[in-house]
Amino acid sequence: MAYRRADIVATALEVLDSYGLADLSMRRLAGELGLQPSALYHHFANKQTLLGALADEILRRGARPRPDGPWAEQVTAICHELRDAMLAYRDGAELVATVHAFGLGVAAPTADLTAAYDDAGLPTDLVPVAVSTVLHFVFGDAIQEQTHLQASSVGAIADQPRERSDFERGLALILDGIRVRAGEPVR
Amino acid sequence: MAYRRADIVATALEVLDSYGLADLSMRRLAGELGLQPSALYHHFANKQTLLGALADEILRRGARPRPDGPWAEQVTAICHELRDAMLAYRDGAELVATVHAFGLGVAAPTADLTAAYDDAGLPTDLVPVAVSTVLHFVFGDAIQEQTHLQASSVGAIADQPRERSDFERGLALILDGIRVRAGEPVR
DNA sequence: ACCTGAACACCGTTCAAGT
DNA sequence: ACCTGAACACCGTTCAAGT
Repeated sequence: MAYRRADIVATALEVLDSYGLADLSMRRLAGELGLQPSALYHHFANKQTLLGALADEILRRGARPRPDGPWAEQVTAICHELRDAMLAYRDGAELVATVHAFGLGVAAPTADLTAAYDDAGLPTDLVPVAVSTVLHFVFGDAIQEQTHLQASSVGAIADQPRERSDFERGLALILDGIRVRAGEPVR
Repeated sequence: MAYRRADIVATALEVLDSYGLADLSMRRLAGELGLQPSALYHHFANKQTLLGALADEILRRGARPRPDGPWAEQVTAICHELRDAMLAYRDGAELVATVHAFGLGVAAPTADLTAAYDDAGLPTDLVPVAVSTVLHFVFGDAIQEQTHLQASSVGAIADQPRERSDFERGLALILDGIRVRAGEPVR
């Protein structure tokens, strides 16, 4: 039944949030479920696939209703939603970014961003570039944020306290660049 | 002697380039050097530190003389150098990005980018944001590029062949955004 | 369909002991 | 200073066998 698979994903997310990505092993997860490690392979082909399902679930749980408006507001809303969804779980950003690099997940944000840029009147061949650029930024920023959160919670490094508005400002920078290409006024 | 440490780094880079980051284990590296795994811990505190040294060496080997010119050309040159350095080794981008997320390495590009932006007449509080934004983009783009190279060399996925000029175009987008903030004309 | 038990081929790291 | 040998506490994955 499909509910077994959902149980595994839910428990895996608990392990992730409590112990971190490094400690999320197939053996540990199986133990938490009261199963032998080999039983997991009846539901997922391998660990990578399981991590893909975790990433999808993290994004699904972070989904928010999206008010409509001009393309730049759409893009901003999508990026905030994606970022907040990843930050809601320990090592969530690293997990989602890794899974994405592997070719899985992040289909929904990609489709949503593409639709928003299509409304901006960008040259069509620039749309994929704009999508990638903004996704790289969101991932990079979220990973950095999450690494610092953890490092400081462990009592390690204490370099710059990191402006909490850096995300907004970096995103605004990129959006200005896109406005230039879209032929919109920027100042 | 310091030359032993350099030998280990050099051999580790060979292993990385031949077998990839996943197969670069302390045990395998020791085997390649004709040593017991425990011997490596006389030269590096742990694997993370060793990976940090690898990242530094990859960037060092990719260093190029930098012609001077306006800040945007400086930034473009630094980004190309960083990208090319990472792409020169298998999984180089993933390695450098991971090490950076952990708080090690990438000090040189960060300092160089900061210096370039200081010349741009950006508000000083925007300089770190501009540095982070462009670094996130370069890492994200390089990881994506390298993942696709490998996936296609293994004969896997064949989605969009990926424009080889996407890097230039994404970078140009971000630079336009920075120009807006620097009060420079963009069109 | 779902799971157990056992095995295979690995990991990073520590530490006493050797030279 | 640099290394060996042995151990500790783990990994992901496969596969025959059970219900």
